[in-house]
Amino acid sequence: MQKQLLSRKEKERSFRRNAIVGAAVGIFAKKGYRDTTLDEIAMESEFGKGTIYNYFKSKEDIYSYIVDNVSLNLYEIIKQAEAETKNTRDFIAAYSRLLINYCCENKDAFIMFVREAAHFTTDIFITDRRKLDKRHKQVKSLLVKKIADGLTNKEIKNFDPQKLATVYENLILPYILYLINHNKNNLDQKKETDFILSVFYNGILNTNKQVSL
Amino acid sequence: MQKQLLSRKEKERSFRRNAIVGAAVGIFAKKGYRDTTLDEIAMESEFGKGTIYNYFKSKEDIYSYIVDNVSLNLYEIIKQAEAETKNTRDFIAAYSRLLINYCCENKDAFIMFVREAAHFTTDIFITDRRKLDKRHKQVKSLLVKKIADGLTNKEIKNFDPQKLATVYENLILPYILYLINHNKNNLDQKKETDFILSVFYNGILNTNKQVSL
DNA sequence: TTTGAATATGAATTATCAGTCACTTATTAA
DNA sequence: TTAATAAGTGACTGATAATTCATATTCAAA
Repeated sequence: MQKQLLSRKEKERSFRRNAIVGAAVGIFAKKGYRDTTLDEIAMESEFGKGTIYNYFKSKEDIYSYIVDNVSLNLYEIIKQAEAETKNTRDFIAAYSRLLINYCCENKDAFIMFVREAAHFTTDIFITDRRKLDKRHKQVKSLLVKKIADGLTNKEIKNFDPQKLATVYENLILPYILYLINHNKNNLDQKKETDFILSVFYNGILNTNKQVSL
Repeated sequence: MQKQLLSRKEKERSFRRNAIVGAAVGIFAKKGYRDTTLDEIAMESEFGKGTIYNYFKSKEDIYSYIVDNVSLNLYEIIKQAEAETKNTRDFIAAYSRLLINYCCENKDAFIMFVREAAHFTTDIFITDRRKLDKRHKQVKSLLVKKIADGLTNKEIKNFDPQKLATVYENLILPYILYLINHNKNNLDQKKETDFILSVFYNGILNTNKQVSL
């Protein structure tokens, strides 16, 4: 029974921790780290301010926990896309689909992550940058590798894979952000995935009826 | 002589104002609004803290002034691109070129603008959002109009112009940001413009030697 | 010179919040 | 039932930083 008891306690503890995170993520996403106060998180999560400190050691700790979690999920997503596909084209399609799906399911956390990623090159360190950077490097290098593969077997035009990876990331992530911000509720994930892939693969020029310029 | 005197004074005043802005823009770009202190701006600009308040009514006022200025410049840039070109393809090329050039010349201010733009849909209002939003709408609608034109005369594939405009903005701005952050000094603007346009126009798939998938 | 208007200045004021802790309340094992 | 332990709480504390303002300085005109 000792085991059971501890287990239930732990579940409750974890439940409360999640409640705090759930309240925090919405406020952080809306207002950013600095403009979010612990009083707001306490208010929203319906705990006393002191209680929050029984679950997290600081405001920064809550923030880092969320961003770090997204970063881990994104790594798992690209690994999954790699596992389920053979060629580059399918890989990018699968990755895009999984990414859009995940981000739509975790809007606020994703917004926090993107904002944090925007600081990648500044001097602000809210979260542990080494951990984040390391994980982002893993994601990026897998993306580069798959694009380089596609280049080798002539799937893809002869561009620098590093640059293409950057363009892809800069194309898909802000577009997802835009979608999240503008289509609050009704979002056709498949249609959006197809659209963005079509642009990335084939561009926007009408090659069928090229007008004389 | 009265006229001359006032004029010189005004020039000096404007000169000092610019000195403050010049100091502030670097710090804001590096650390963001909340993490930049007035003491830092005073230190960097070599004015006393009180003096700053003779030129701007608040910290927020300095920040807004800079962001608003970029927003105005971007509007002028797209108007210029429209004026110098006839068809959509040339327009996008000219706009991209002017944009990359401007952003490279005004790195810190551009970084501030992008960060502020990322808040377009949040509740934080550092600058006067109505003014910024209005100007961004003007830029966006001109972009949409030009893309719609290209669609009409079959230059461009049959996609929703609104979406294409969004994709274009989300493609070019983060890429410029990436370039600024990674190529501190030596940046081949022409090469980068060509690259990003090539991807946007033609996509990444190798249509010559399509591999069987 | 003198003078007063404009400008500069940083110490003092004020506001805001993250984090603490003395106390209250809930839980549980005997 | 009770006593000991765990968990919750929000008024308080200390630090930080925006803004003010009384005083000092500069400068042009008389």
